Amino acid sequence: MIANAADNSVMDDWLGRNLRRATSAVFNNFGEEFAQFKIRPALFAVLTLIESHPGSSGARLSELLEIPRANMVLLLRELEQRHLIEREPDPANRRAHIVLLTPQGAALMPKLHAAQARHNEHTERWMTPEERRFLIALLQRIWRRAGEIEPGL
Amino acid sequence: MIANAADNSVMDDWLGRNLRRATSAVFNNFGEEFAQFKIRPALFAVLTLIESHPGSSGARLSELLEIPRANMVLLLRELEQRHLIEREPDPANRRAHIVLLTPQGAALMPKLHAAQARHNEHTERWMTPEERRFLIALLQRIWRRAGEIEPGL
DNA sequence: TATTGTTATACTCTATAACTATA
DNA sequence: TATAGTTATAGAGTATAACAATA
Repeated sequence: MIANAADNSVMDDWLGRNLRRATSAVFNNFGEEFAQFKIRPALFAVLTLIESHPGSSGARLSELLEIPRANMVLLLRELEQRHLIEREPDPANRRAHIVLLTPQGAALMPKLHAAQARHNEHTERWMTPEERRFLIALLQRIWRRAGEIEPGL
Repeated sequence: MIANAADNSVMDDWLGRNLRRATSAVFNNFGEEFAQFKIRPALFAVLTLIESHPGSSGARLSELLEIPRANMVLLLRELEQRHLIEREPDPANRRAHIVLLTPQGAALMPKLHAAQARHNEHTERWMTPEERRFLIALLQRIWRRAGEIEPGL
């Protein structure tokens, strides 16, 4: 009865639970930092991708982000309605659109990158560069392994 | 144009994105391993909690799992309808219920723990014990820091 | 036949407000 | 006033099927 929420020591060793809670904590801080811009993680990823790959098609962007095309459509529509991106017909392929940042969108990017820097500072301040590299490397091994055939025993 | 999905090197350094993808990979494997039992991660956590804290109330379980009470209600209802748990009125507190595993639920637990062992083997086989400890410690620092007041600068 | 954009849909997780009965 | 269980609801993320226009 005196037990508190910290006595579930077994579950605190579960990798999946620790991953989920860490993800939630990081995304919550992202939300606080980006709330003033009404930009969610997925929107920031798409904007950053368009900034570094201007003129890509929606299908190409969905490949790069590794999300279904149908979901990219929703994100691009939202960004277009907010006048942060524009879609032009691609003269070389009349099925496709060319996606670009509007001047408004381009002007917003430096503010978003600054918010990201504050977000990183908040969530990573207590990590050494070595710890961060090690953490990222382990996380990448986890999700990259998942797409592979059964690893050799 | 020759670029593939692996050329988004900048985003591959984002902590939040790596956390989300690693979480997704681990939970996808969990889903494959537990599909035969139709048990999702949240259901497994609740069953494990009831096993280690038999007779707790729903409110107590939601505290231990750190999820809203309203969500615990849905999980307990599902488990009760599947005859894996039972809820009795608490004679000492007529607002509360006592939650227990049914014989069926208790009989299922060893199979679930075996599935968890296979799941862990699959997702952690390539990690050394030291790497795993370090990873868990870093993840816990991330979600524990999030609940704290602003750390001293 | 395959690709692009799109609509519709569905499922899960997470979170909050508000009600009731009990304390 | 506070707690336990509950209902209803809403938002976001994720995923698939299917269609029209185009290649």
